[in-house]
Amino acid sequence: MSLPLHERIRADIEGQILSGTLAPGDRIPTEHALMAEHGCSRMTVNKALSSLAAARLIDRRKRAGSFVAHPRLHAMILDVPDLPQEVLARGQCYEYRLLTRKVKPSKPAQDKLFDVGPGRVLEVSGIHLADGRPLAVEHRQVSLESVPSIEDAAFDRDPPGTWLLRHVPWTEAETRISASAADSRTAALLQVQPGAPLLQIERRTWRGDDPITAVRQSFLGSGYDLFARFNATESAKR
Amino acid sequence: MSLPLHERIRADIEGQILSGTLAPGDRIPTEHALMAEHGCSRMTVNKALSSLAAARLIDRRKRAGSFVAHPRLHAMILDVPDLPQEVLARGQCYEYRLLTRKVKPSKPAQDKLFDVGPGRVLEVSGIHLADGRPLAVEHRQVSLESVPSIEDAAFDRDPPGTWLLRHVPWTEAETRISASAADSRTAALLQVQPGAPLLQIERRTWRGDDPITAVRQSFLGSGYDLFARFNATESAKR
DNA sequence: AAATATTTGTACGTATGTATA
DNA sequence: TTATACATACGTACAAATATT
Repeated sequence: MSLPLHERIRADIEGQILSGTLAPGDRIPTEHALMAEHGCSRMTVNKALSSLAAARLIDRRKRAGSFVAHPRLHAMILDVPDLPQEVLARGQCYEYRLLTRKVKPSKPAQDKLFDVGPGRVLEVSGIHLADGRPLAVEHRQVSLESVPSIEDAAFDRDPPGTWLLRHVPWTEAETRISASAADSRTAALLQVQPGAPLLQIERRTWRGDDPITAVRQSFLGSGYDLFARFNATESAKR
Repeated sequence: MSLPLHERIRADIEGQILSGTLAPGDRIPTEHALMAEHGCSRMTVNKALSSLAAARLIDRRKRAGSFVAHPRLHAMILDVPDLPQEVLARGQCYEYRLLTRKVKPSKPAQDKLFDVGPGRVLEVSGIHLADGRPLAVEHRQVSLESVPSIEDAAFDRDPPGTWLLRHVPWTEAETRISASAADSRTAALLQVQPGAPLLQIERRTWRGDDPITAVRQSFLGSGYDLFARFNATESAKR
């Protein structure tokens, strides 16, 4: 195989950090020492160390040297699911049922937590079904100022989330995850008893400063899990 | 201010991508073109483009050139909270109450979903309280093979999560988030009615191949939200 | 308090290797 | 096959920050 030299150097040090041979706070050899050790130029060592610094495995301070970073506040990658894909991946049959779809005119003030700006807004509600059984209800608003082309989409078959995923890249997003008891209307839509536990996901996304969409999805507690897997060393490589 | 040149070049291109001036699939000027445009060396241009590639904003292909990446499957950074910090940040008073603490001897087979390996295991259960009111119950197992030093910690005041956060870096983690109804035991501990909605977080972490800990936290649905904020351009800088 | 030495940061120019349209 | 464009690596130089003297 034979990795590039700077990656081998990186892997070498990374291994020592992850195995505990180098503990948090320990000093990494200087670039000069490493270039002697590996018989290479400083640029090459620098690339390896820069990469480790970018991955936040080490801290670098001028004059002082490079040190194994103290374990950072834990963070994980949470995939923002495309529901049709998720359901199909589980071997189930996916279906979307549109409930309501309307264009709301500009309004000065709106619900604080569910606001996609002052302009015209497309409001879509629907149900996601897996194997014919309700999985989640979704209420979504999309800014027609930011995404005018979405007004042509019907959403009688595909959910708006899938359309947005394919057409509009976002740069910023906020997600709130909580558990709540089903109110009577939601319970009826999901065909469960009122009070049944729901996993609720609220998300707002922006492109730069322009709001794109705000969505609230209420999942059947018994039918859906969010799952995240994170590998600290794969996250910020290269 | 005056950023380093390679960061200015990066910011320049990044701005064009995020604003839509450069759309997914569009070609970025070659390194040679950019080095002429900015009047700098290829190394400098290369550093800027490599950084964009690491952030997955562009794809680089030999001979073909560099292209604006198609929006990847959306992912968000989910902070794994340190509960004491979170609660204090909300201006509430945090308290931890130990329920049980025992060392379990090696057992050949264990619960599949809640398993930290074959060796000796520390098992700790406790309640997190905010302003004196129950917020979550936690059941945790820690591998004493991987983290022998934790046997000396009492956990009568600080939760094991905080201890682990400070002492043991992890490299891999899995998190599962779901909503469920409180069983009678948990309901009693949290002082709610059985059947109340709970936000349940299950997490297992490893250091390399060694399991470190497995934890199940059940949060009062009404008292806790998980919150994630993600900025596509801040995520993989440098 | 100031000077010095050390270490990282940035950037230059050059050279060669490698994948591929 | 060939030319292109990125990938890796060399060596050098100077700047910036900061521990130590």
